[in-house]
Amino acid sequence: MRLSDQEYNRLLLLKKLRASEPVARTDLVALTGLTGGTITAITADLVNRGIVIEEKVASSSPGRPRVNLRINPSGKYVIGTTATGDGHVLTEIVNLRGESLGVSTAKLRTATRIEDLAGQFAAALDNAIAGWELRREDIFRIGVGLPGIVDCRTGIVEQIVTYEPGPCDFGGIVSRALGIPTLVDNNINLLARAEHWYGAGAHTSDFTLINVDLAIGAALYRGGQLISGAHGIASEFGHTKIVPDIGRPCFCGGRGCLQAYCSVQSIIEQSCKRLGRASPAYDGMNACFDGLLREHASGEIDIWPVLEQATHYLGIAVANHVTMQDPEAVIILGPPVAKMDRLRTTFFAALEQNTFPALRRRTKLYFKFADKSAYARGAAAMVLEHVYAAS
Amino acid sequence: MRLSDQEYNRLLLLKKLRASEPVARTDLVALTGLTGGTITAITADLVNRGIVIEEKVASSSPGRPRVNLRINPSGKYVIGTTATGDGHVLTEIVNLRGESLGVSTAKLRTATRIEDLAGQFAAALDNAIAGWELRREDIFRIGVGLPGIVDCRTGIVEQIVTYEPGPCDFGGIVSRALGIPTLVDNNINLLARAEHWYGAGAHTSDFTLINVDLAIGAALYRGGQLISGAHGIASEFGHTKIVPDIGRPCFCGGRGCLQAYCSVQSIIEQSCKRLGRASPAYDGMNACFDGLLREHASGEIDIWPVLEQATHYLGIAVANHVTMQDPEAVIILGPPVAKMDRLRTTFFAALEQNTFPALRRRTKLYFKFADKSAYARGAAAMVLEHVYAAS
DNA sequence: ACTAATTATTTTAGTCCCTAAAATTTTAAC
DNA sequence: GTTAAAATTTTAGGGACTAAAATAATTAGT
Repeated sequence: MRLSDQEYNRLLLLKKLRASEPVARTDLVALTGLTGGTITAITADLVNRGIVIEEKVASSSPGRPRVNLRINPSGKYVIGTTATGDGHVLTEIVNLRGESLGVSTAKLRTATRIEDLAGQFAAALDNAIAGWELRREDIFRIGVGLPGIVDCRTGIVEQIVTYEPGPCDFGGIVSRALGIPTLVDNNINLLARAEHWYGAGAHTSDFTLINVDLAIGAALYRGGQLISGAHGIASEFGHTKIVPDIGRPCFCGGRGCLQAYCSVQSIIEQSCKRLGRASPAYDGMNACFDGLLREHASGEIDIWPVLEQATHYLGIAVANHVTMQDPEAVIILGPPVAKMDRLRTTFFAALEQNTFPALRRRTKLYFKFADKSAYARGAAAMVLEHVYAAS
Repeated sequence: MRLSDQEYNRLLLLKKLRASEPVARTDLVALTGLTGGTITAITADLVNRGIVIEEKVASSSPGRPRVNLRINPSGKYVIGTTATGDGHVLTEIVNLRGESLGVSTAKLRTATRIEDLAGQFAAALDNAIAGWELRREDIFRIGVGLPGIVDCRTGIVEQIVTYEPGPCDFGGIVSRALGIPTLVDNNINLLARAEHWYGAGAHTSDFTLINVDLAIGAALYRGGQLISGAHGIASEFGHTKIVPDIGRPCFCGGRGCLQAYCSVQSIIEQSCKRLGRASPAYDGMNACFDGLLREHASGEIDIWPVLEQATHYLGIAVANHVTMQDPEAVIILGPPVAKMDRLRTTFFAALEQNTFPALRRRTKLYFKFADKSAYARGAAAMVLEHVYAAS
């Protein structure tokens, strides 16, 4: 849905405020292009709602002193919750500035129905809230991130891998169970929202986020809005084919998916095969990967060929994306590439060689380590975006 | 630039009017969701400007008869002009309904400066106008399509292959030479605009257009607006890598570009090599291709392997695009795939096999033959879009 | 021919959200 | 205290929309 001019302006103001806080109304005039009167009206509403607080500033120059505005760090808490790759629910409480105030983890029972998963989320949330000794009223919103196809406007989940297909009113189930308004989105979208609102590239409104974890996911911000495609299917970057026809088979049934070379799971599988070891069970993946990297670093084993091939293909895939889409920036989250200089070299060589010449070196690239709190920050970002947004 | 609510509503109304013409104001109320008063105001302006005309309808039912509205078929002419792949300027006059009223072609001299090219365009336009015995006042706008990097808001050209890099105020040069306001855009963007305003998928506002010609180009409509990337570089679909590292070399300097397999030029080169013939000169390409297809159809030669490989890779590239972007529709223009059933089968097999399962068969696909008038229709579409649009 | 019914369009009054500019507030410096 | 300066708020006004009343233009019935 298109935002009305009013919604657009309010969201613009909130984003500028968040990105430059603490900031006075005068600055917001310059930052947003709106006039003082409008700033007064919109900020009055935000202060009223408790989303923004005023903060007196001691002034040293003549003139009425500025009143700084900040996102309220204590009044409105958001609980962000996600399913991790290895079968846990990660629950974290943050304020609207994205600062963590507590974390809690619970194990997920295997289930086949999404409704059941929603129930487990509700239980985990209930426990976490009890553990933090919070009253329901202190919690402004709950934000859930799921590895599947979600309509973030309705909170309805269409599909999650290994579960029976939906639709399932996930948001409704959690919300009713706890009596707290709940928003739901794809988990990679949450990471992108976190970057957009709280990241170093906070000023970027046209970027692609790529998350390299056990699986590979991507999300697209364009014109300051998350886009999710005609069928709501978040960009399945990991299943674009990088070695068509003859490549490694992927669990999606295809061959030569980027995922099959470059996801942490695939790197583990390839490494284990190379070393003649058995692949670990699903919930031992993360530990196994850390172990492999340690052994590799100490020289006990050599998995350079696997890491380099993964990185090389990631570079090509990003090059293809840049060539087709010309985003302002690409943010890559995940351990393998970010960690080692040698892999960075490999990545940039592949990127440069395979990007359309006119676009080479023009796209901004950021590497970041994965950070578990990012999901909760993304939840807070989603809440802020929903203060006004139509979508 | 974001459209204001007003611009958005006016453009919405114009698009709905165009897509359903002839149409009465009452229908526009339903089509746009605006109220009658607003429709009256906006259409009054359009009629005033001569873009829309009223048309009495004899009614057979009780009640005040509806007054149909149409895009003016005769008052406002647009000249669309493009450089064809084989070194000609194609100039065509159309009305705002996209109907052709005359065509003219001129040969281009080789040049190295874009300013020189602009001069040749101006001369060709001047000749064409004289030939059609038109007065300058009859021509509403000129629309130019160029195979390069163009900022359609300013008419400034940054880059055209084989020419010295810009910037060059192409629009300004043509406009001053002829005394007629001139808009400039990338030529594939014009094809996309033509589809959006006049195509069978006219109701689609989120689609990708892929043009398979001597070269391969693409354009992206999202949310009813053409998007052109952070650096204005129209989607270089043809230079995404389909056989990375080991594929055929491409003129861009890379290897394994889709272009190197699937563009008409590459199909010719591969076919000639296979047949032990010499490749034709650049301006004989189109004729050569027609010849090859004829010989192939009659059984004199067999270029199935080349055609099938090209089609197979096109299918994979489209699958990757769909997997990453989830567009509502993909429109493919160009002779090879569209023409032969056997190739369609090949294409759909590759598409289906390489699309992320949840997206299979959900994206609408249209094949169309290339049509030279499409550029001029695109020019008319650009003019309509600029009646209100900020970009 | 006249009236009633019906439908399309236009007009009117009012609202919302913005801008521009004047007014007010609050401070430092003298 | 008074003045100058800067930040913020208030006020007046405008543009574009909506809702609803008014008007226009027709057919059908008598």
